[in-house]
Amino acid sequence: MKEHDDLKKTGLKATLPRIKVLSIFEKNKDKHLSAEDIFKIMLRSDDEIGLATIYRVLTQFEQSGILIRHHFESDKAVFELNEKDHHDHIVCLQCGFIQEFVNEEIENQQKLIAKKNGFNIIEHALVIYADCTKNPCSCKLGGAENIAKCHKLT
Amino acid sequence: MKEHDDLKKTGLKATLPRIKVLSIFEKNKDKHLSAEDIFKIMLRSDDEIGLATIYRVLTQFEQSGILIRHHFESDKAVFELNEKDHHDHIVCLQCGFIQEFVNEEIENQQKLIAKKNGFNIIEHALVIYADCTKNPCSCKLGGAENIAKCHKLT
DNA sequence: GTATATGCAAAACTTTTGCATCCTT
DNA sequence: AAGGATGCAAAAGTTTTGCATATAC
Repeated sequence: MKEHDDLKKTGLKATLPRIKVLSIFEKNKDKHLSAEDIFKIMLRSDDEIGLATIYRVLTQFEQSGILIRHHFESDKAVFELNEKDHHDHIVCLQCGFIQEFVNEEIENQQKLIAKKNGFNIIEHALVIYADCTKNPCSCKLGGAENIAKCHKLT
Repeated sequence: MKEHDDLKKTGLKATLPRIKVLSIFEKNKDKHLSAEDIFKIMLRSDDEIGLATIYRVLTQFEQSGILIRHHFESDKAVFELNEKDHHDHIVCLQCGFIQEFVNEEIENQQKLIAKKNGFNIIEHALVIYADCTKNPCSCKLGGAENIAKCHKLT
C-alpha cells in the first residue's frame, strides 16, 4: 500500500488515521485543505476519526515534510502535499479558487534581498489576493459542479 | 487634535477608544501590533478599554484603510499603519523581529503573472521567514532593552 | 435628542492537551 | 507485550456577538 510505505519512510507508524488522511491529500493534489475539511470528508465516507487526531496528524506530517501549512488570509490553517516543487499562490477573493505559480526572477530577488539585509532564508510565502472574474471564476459560471470545483471540499 | 481629524476624514466618529488606538499606532510606526498588544499597552497606561472594542476598532480601521492586517505565521492577526508606501516583510523566526523592504522587480513580476493568468490583483503579501542570527538579532545581543527592541510591545 | 459606540459577559471557532483505551510492531 | 497513537472531553486562545449603558454630534 503506497500510503503505508510512504509513512514508514518518514519514520511514522502506519496507523489507519494517518493512512486515511494521507490518501485524502493524494486524491486532492490540487486542493488546500483545513483540518475541518478533512474531518468532513471522512465523516461523509463513514471513516471514524477524532478532530484532535487530525490536528495531531497534520502537525506531524508538516514536521516530517509530507505537508506544507499555509495561513492565507483566514484564521484557519490549510495544508497541501509537499511536492518539493516550490510554488506561490494567487487566491481568488470571490470564490477561494487557488492558482499556483512559480517565478524564478522573484525567487532570485528574494535571495538578494535576504543577503543584503543579513538574513538566512528559511522559507517564504507569496500570496497574491485577486479577483478571477476575468478568468472567469467558476462561481460566476454557475452550476453545482462549478461551485464545487471552486471551493475546497471533495 | 491630529487623531481626531484623521478619524473624521474617514467618516468615523472620533470616540475616545478610537483616538487612543490610533495614537498607539502613531507612536509605534515600526511595529506590528496584535489586539492583545494594544490591550496590554492601554492597561499599562491606565486607559480603560474592552478587548471587544479593540477588535471592533481594528476591523473598522482596516476597512477604512487606516490599518493593514497581517497574519504572518502565527494564529493571531497583527496590524500596522497603512502608510500607502507598500512594502513586504522579513520575519525572524527566532525573535519575531520584522524587517520591511520593497523591491520593484518583484512588484513588476507579480503584475505580469496576474495578467498572464487572468486575475485582477487586489493586494499581495510576501513574507520571507528567516534567521537574523547573522544580523545579529537583538535577542542574541542580550539585555532587556534589546529583547524589548526585538519583540513587539512598547 | 438620536443614533452610534462601548463594555461586559457569553458564545463561537480553531487548536491543544490530559487521560484512559486501543493498535501497530 | 510494550510503546506509541487514538478518541473523547475539557481547556486554551483568538475573535465575534447580544444587550444594556454611555457618548459623540
